Amino acid sequence: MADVARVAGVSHQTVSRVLNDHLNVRAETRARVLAAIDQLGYRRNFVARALVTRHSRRLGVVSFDTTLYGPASTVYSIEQAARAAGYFVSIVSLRTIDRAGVRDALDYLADQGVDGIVVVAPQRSAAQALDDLPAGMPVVAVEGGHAGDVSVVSVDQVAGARLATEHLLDLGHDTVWHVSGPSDWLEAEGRIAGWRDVLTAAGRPVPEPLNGDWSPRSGYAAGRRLAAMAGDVTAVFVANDQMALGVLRALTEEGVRVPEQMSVVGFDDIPESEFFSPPLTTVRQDFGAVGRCSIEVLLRQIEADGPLARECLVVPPEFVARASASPSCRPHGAVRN
Amino acid sequence: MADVARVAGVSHQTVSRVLNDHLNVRAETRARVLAAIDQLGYRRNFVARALVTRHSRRLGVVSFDTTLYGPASTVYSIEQAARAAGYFVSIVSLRTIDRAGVRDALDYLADQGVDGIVVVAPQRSAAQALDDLPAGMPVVAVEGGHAGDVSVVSVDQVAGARLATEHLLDLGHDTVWHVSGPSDWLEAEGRIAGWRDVLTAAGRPVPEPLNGDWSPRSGYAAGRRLAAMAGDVTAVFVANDQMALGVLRALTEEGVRVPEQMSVVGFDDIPESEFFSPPLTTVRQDFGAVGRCSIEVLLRQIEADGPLARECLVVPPEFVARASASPSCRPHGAVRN
DNA sequence: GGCAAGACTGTGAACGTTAACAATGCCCTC
DNA sequence: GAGGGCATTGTTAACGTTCACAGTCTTGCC
Repeated sequence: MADVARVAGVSHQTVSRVLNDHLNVRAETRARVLAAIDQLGYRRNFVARALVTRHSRRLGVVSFDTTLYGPASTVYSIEQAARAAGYFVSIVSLRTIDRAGVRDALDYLADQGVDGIVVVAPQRSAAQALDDLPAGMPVVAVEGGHAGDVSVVSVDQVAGARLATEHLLDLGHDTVWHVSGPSDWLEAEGRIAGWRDVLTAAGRPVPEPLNGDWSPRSGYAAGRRLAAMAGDVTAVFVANDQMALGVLRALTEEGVRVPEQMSVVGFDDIPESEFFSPPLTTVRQDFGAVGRCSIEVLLRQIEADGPLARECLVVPPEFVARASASPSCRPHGAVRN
Repeated sequence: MADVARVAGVSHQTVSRVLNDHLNVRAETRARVLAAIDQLGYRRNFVARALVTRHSRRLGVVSFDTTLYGPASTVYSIEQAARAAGYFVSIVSLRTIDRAGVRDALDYLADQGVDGIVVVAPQRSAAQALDDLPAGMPVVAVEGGHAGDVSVVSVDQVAGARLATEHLLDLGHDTVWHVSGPSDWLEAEGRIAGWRDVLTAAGRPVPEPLNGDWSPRSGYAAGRRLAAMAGDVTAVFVANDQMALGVLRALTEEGVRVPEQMSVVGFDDIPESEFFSPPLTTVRQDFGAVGRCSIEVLLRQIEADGPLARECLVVPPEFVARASASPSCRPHGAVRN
């Protein structure tokens, strides 16, 4: 910068002013400075800038297993939205989720000087870690439950599960079974709640959920158990599309036809779902909207530069009807008599 | 830091020495400093540190559509390896890939002061952008072709395609059709090359590849065309698992049984593949190894602090036999007579 | 007891930028 | 034509570290 100043015949401060679009720089001076910058190939040093302004224009993202479609999509849209707003994104992907791990990640990022943090915290234990935050650090939780005083952006899991369950009941099924996600996950919990609510409100029996861990393999295991009950079970709501794939596979292997003998509904709408056999009826989550909203909320907090009222944004899910769910083959009410 | 020094009754420099594990600090002094740090909750400022040392301990990653399984897994393992080595990772995900976009991303990251950059550049156009790098910036390309003088880490696509094609020939198929990835992608190109090599070497006819774009939808379109040729076509090598899913779907719809009437082999081994109907025979890419290797190479460059000989690491792929490929239903050579 | 060597600690100046304030020159008004 | 105000520029001091060097204190040896 000193070199630029010398070449342009001005002071370093004037160069700084040109760079920051300050008022009150004569057009001719500005041109001379810009020419010098161009000539010397000067690039301003963000680190020095961050030191004095106390703003790094970088955000942190803490996430869990960004290999999964949901977190990957969320992180992707967060990054896009952040960059569009002129911020960079530093990512910490946690292999295992526990309170200490999340807290460490938050501390690391705070040390690194990020201006704010988005925590993709879909587990109860991760959400708890938000109680002990680095002081004064703007934070937004994604899918993070509604405890504490951290702003939260999330998809309405309960509403999504309702859509799925209601659809199956509307098709004339007597009740709906459920293959759930791991119990520590808030999303799994929300989907169970929505499913249970609808069954209870309709006065239907509520079967014991089959536990899965989001993986196709666990869905496969659940599917085998369901296949053994084919005839008694005519409809299943599976907590995500990957497990639904495993369920479909197990049913196919056991000769249970979908949807004729058993209807299956998933959750997420991953790009593959449309091409399962049969194409999967599911509930779409708008991860793009979640990412964009979380950045909006976070930037508001950063720019306010002081504590702000906590915000809770909820993104509605969308039902996607395909071929894996059809009317019950039995007249309604014929079962369990 | 000045506060800590005051509380501990030493100079700021001694505090710095304690923080950096310098020799020649008396045990008692060190204890006093540590106590003061603890008492004040002092945290060292990475930005100031970066300014004077000229090392941010941050790496940049440029990638394309981190929603796809391959890039997502690669970026994940890069992040893990980097953090294990004490580095943070800033990510730039590109929506569209072109030379200018990659160059801009590299410039942004360089401005931001990263110590090195990993470019996940599976397209020809992205690889070309590596010709005009920010001067003196250590860079490693992942899946980036072997031009220029940038170090490259990649999975051996040609070998993987060979494994797939040879397997199908070994099963007695007369020839193997191919559903390819988008033409700009180096991976797509490598898979075509391996496939073509094996067919040519075996003296088999080389059918025109069907073009896809990695998506299940494009695989579905290709699958319908293949189904129309069932009888003539008995074996297909599909350039990734997602497209293979689309192919399977189309074949199922058209009543073509897999593998009895047509064998299908994919590429990638995504977690879902094992649960397709039928479970997909495929070629596994070890994305974890790719990520780890790329960080190793990059850190070597950074620590050498000067130009280093270019390295080209190749990670071998692994064949995974499942149920979607089986011996030809026709005696070998019975076709095209 | 003096002296050299090594252990330990402190002082001042960087690093490259922005903030705060001061200084200059010009125009306009009275 | 003197003075107030504004536009433009320069000067100095931060920001929070580490580096280079200069001390001071101990220890051991002659």
